[in-house]
Amino acid sequence: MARITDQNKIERLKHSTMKLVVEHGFGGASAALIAKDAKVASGYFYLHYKGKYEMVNAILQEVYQEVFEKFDQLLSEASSFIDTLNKMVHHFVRIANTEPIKVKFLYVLTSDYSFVIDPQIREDTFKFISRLKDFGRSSGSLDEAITDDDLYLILFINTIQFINQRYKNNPKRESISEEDIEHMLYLLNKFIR
Amino acid sequence: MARITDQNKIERLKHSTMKLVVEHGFGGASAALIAKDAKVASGYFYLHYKGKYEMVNAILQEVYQEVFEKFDQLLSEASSFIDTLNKMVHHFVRIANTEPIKVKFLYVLTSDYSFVIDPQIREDTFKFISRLKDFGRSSGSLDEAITDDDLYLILFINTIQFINQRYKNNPKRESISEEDIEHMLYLLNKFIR
DNA sequence: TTAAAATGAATGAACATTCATTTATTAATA
DNA sequence: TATTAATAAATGAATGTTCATTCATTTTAA
Repeated sequence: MARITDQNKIERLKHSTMKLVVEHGFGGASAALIAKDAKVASGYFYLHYKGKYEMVNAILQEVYQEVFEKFDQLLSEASSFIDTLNKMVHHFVRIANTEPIKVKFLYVLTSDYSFVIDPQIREDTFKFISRLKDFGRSSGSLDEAITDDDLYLILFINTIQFINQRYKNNPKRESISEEDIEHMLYLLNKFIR
Repeated sequence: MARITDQNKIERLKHSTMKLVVEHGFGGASAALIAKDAKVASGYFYLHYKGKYEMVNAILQEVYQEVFEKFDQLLSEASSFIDTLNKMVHHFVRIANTEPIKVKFLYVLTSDYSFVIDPQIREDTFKFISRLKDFGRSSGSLDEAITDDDLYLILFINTIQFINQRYKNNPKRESISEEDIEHMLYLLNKFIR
């Protein structure tokens, strides 16, 4: 046998990728800059990924998975629809406060025509949204007029946009407060009625 | 005297810039590709702008101006707050249906950390938002808990996101229907209460 | 010892930007 | 009216840089 892949190196690579995609956009984040930032050889990531596009999509998949795994869990052990939404938003904000780069990364990539999100990710997301909608409907807590797309937009996109608006308004201290969460939930509750 | 600047050439350049920023993101839209797409010499836009960043910001300013000039007008001759919002959304959709590239361009650039929107544009936008909020408040049509940031997010960002979600779901026929508008307004009305 | 991990120099393509040259237009002149 | 001079618009070849990607070589740990 021989050496084992240095996982720390992979982690550095992932973090630098997110950082540079946020700072320069998907198209502006070059392999050279990412490698330099991660303190890794310039050709390093080709050993693990076919190219920049695949790497970014793999990282995105992990971030999505992290988010939706918890969401799935919250939904399966849910008491009420409203309570589930509350917990989802709290979870999202927790990620935002511990690893803001992840939420910025989602923000940048979800509003990009040049970057096509893996169809599997999209499918999983909308499967979840559909389950959530059914739960809301069956418990009479969700306005019948609200579609899957609406729910995705309001719950997922809006939350990402809200958090990033806070980041942009307040580049110094990036933490999202409990008051902010309350406010987000207040707005969210109006929507679902 | 000599030649006059060919305005058609400038228009082609602007259109190609929007198109390529949408297709490849701000960082991925190269000067070479833009010039080629516009059928203009590679060094052409340096005669009119200092560089890509300035050019994109100038075009963005024009798009914003077009939107907010109409919004200003609607607000100054407004009958009711709700009616004004309706007309604003209709105007936005009209732009989306005649020149979808403009709304896609806004979509791409408003969710980008690499591209810093001119402070003047931001200031003008929030001046307008503030006026609109005052109108809503004074006529008792706007929830007191809604801040300027909320209104910006809900009215402006949400509308852009909604329209682009339609584009992405339906890449063939890109038109936003009257039903879509009704639905958007339905959701909007819930927000402002 | 050995085999996989990791490196980084090397490649050619694409990049942003410059500017000497060419082209088109108008006003002055014949 | 036809010709020419003047001048600004527009071009695109040329520059040096950075890009994505490859792979022969070196490093490291089992």
